[in-house]
Amino acid sequence: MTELKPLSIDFFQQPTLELAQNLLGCLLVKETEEGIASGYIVETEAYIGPGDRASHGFGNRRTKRTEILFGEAGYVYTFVTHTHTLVNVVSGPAEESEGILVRAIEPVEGIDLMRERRGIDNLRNLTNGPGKLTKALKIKMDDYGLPITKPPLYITTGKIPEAISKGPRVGIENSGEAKHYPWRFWITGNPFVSRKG
DNA sequence: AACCGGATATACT
DNA sequence: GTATATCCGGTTT
Repeated sequence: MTELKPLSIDFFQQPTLELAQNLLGCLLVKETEEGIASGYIVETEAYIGPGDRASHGFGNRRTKRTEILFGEAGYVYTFVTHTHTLVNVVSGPAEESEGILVRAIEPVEGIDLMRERRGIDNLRNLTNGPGKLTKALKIKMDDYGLPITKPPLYITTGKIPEAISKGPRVGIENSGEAKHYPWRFWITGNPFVSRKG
């Protein structure tokens, strides 16, 4: 095993659409008292505030909830929808609401812990969706606003994807034109993406 | 394919 | 205060 260090803050300062693709293959790590759980990021989506009706920061709407999106790149934006927590990485410069949703990971470390947290055995179903991976890694609203560059929640280099696919984002039916933007990226053929691509 | 759960935030009155 | 919407997932038809 090579020693893995968190990516530094400047990695997150590249343009959002590039960062969304460059995060594919990186390792997302969550440390807890129960142990470490991690996985390669295999699917992401970009949300670019001002002109993106699917983004919580659409039209530069700045609220308590979205405040972190307007901050500097490299911080964690968590929110809850229905019964699930979703995790984003803030990107773009300060004062601009841009972020990247982590939609799926490929389990690497702490797989038994993930199985326990998810209450299932099937490896393929542990982390192949944005609400699933947060439960497997125990990412919650507690993590809102943390830097993504140091424990307990951070991203390291991982493997280099062989090929990247892209397409429209998922679950944003009510977002006008924005629903067609090809801002979802995934590692081609990876079995842990949330939907086949 | 439908539907419903149940956290959080924001919009409406 | 009440109503409505949501970057979802599991269960039921």
